[in-house]
Amino acid sequence: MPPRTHKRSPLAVQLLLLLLEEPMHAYRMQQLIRERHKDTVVNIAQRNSVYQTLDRLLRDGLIEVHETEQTGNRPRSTTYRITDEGRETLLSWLRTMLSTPAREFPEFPAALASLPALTPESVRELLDGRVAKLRRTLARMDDEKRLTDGMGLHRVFTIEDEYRRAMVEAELAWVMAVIADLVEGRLTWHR
Amino acid sequence: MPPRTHKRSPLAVQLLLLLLEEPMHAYRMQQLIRERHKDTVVNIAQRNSVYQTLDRLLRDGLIEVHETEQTGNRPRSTTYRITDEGRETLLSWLRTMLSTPAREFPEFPAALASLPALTPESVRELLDGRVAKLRRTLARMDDEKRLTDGMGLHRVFTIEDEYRRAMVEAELAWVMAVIADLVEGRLTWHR
DNA sequence: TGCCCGTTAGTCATAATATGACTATACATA
DNA sequence: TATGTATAGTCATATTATGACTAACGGGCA
Repeated sequence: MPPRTHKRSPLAVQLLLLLLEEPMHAYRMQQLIRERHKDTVVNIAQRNSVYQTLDRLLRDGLIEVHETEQTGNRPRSTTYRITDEGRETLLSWLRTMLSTPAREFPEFPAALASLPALTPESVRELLDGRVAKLRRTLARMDDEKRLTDGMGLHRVFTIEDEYRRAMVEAELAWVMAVIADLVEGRLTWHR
Repeated sequence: MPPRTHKRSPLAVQLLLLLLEEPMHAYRMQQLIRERHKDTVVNIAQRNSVYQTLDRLLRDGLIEVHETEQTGNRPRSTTYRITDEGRETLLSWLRTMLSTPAREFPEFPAALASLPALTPESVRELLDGRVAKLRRTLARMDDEKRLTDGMGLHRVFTIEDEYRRAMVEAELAWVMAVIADLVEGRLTWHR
């Protein structure tokens, strides 16, 4: 018996959000996600997940088939439409996602918990590499921002980029502080 | 054909790390993860994942069976041991996890990308709730730290907590700034 | 003394997500 | 005319998440 509360995921939210605008088919959703740079917040690198997630939303009644078109002789494409339950579920998901920090398990803290398995010297080198990559990420984000600013896009449509930038910056500052501790011997260990 | 490079995950890393100390069985790994508070960086709430991940590590030759004991008439338990390939793989995983930021997809940025579907007023209320929870999280983390400090545990064994605290603090500051923008009308939209 | 409950130790089954390989049409262009 | 690229999607497998279930042991209490 599947749980009454449908499972939420970043991708499911994004798909419902697009269908809130108008009915569309899977491939178009991928296009829009990429065009609007939302592929930084939902994973569509593996585009199959889009089809799988749509299947699930359909099965759970959050979306329904709008029509199945066959333009000319091109591969048939199914357009979907959001249902009332889908609308309600989306809003309920958004409310908890905004108000309640989720328990997530990113890689970096797990790696930090493993420092004793490495030497302080090698950790220092590895973190140097991370600092360089974080700096490049910040530069890329700033370039992007200059572009979207130039297009006059309203801030609310890129607010998640501001958040991600703040997090990258905080991580960078933290890593640099740890490197300083390593260099000056305030943090060390054997093995 | 499975890819040559075994798939890494926070849990797999943590399990190999424990087996680096000494051979042990699945349940003991869970106990140690909880005792050492590493259940903040790896997900063992669903303890079945431990068995599934061990199966995978075994199949991939990163660990091997040490012995199968049957103390008295209690349920048999299999103790595992890390292999040389496991040791190498662990170190290789840690190197990339420390030096290279991963592309991950947490919930909050995905929710932020959906703000246009809500009203500025409701967003403000929801983010107020988040601020309260983030504050409580910080307080809990600080309590924990006082405890471990009192136990004289070396800093390298809790460094991941420092990182997580820094991230929570950065998120809190960012959310509060956004709330201020909402309140003072610097960020608004229709619908 | 007998029973229940928590701890120890793990299995079975299903859902969801990640990942890669594959099919097939239409259109542009070298 | 051949070839690549964009469109639109399916099939298959691996991994992770989640919940239900089995079973033995030891301690406490009615």
